[in-house]
Amino acid sequence: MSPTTETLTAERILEATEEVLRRHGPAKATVVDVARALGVSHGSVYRHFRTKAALRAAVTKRWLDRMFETLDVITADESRAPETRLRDWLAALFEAKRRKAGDDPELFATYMVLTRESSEVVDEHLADLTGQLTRIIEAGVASGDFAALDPRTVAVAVFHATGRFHDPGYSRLWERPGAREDFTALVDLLLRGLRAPAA
Amino acid sequence: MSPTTETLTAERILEATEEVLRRHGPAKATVVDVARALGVSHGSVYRHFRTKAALRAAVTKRWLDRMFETLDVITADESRAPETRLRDWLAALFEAKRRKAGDDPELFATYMVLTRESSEVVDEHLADLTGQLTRIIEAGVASGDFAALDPRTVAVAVFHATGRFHDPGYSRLWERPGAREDFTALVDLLLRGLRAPAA
DNA sequence: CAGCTGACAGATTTCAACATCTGTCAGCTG
DNA sequence: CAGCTGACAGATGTTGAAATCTGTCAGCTG
Repeated sequence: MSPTTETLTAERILEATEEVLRRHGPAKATVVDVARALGVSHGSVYRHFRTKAALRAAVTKRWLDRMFETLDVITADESRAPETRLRDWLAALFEAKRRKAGDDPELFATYMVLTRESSEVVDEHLADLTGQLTRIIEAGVASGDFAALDPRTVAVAVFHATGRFHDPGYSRLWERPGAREDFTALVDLLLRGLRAPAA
Repeated sequence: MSPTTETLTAERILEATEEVLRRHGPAKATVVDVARALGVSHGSVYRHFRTKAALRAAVTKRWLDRMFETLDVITADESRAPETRLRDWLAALFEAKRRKAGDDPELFATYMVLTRESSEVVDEHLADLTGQLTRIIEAGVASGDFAALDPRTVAVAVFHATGRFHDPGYSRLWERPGAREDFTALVDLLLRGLRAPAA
């Protein structure tokens, strides 16, 4: 590694910040640490990000965007039945959050800090996710698989209903024994509610 | 008031503790404060409650039991349709928690402390509530209004699904503009899922 | 002269001495 | 002698001074 040879870009700063966060956690990670990791003065970091909060938000945004991409693959696969897509989408969301919480506890903690600050980045992420849900439900309404309810309203309701399995505040419950069964039971009930009355 | 004339009972200690908690909040309230309020030494309080945590738990239990009683009236009213009872029960739960969070912020904060400690008192409370839900759903299954699903499983699913509207972790969202509509949309969806397919 | 540096003011965090609290218990009191 | 007291040890919380951090900016450098 030759950190001082390349020009300092926002991208390189984000990379370094993620590393520092992973090592120290959101409570201990400082802008000075990030600058040290890059071999520059902390003033240079402030040239690319106006505040520490903005830097933290940018790291989290990247991290959430990667999750969004994963789920978008399921959302966009119009070859499969809406019901299957919805099931898979919810399961993938649960699984993704669960893995993040386990594999990257410090970055996950950063995300939780942002959630509590009710940051714009998290609000956007949640809007993006309900947007994907809305698309799947629209497809189901169009195909006649789902009842003719307002897709956006139902999407929000489904998202709220499954909060226990994607909201970071519940992360400590995700590794408990019955979690998977509870999740399935809940999704089954929601799908019963979504399905159109017998053809 | 003549606090030193009556004998010291668990009940009187709980009363005083509730008052101290209301005034100082869970972070500042001490056993010494409670003893002072009663005009006794703190050693006497330990005669009735083995630890501070036990005292806090007992106060919260009383508080939660009152909520349980309120909801039990709805649960037990077998003259009304299961669907109506379920709607009213969920609305009453939401309303009760919302009022507690607003009117008694310090006692509510105490309850949140216990929730985070995942205390036995809270676990019991949650079990009691899902028990009530189970009874209502059993009634609905028996009357043919609800589909023949396992009542306990469905009760747990409904309880999890509505967490956003009764879990203290979400209390800061309960006074937001759209909360009531979001709640109604969610309950509507759940009831669609519960209803038996057309007679 | 664009981009970086490093000194700086004010905000925040750390740390250690000090104060208060929790939980126990021997002995006092009614 | 049942029930209460108050002194006590160890745990926890408070406080304020010192250290560190955030965010700015005048000036250096390639």
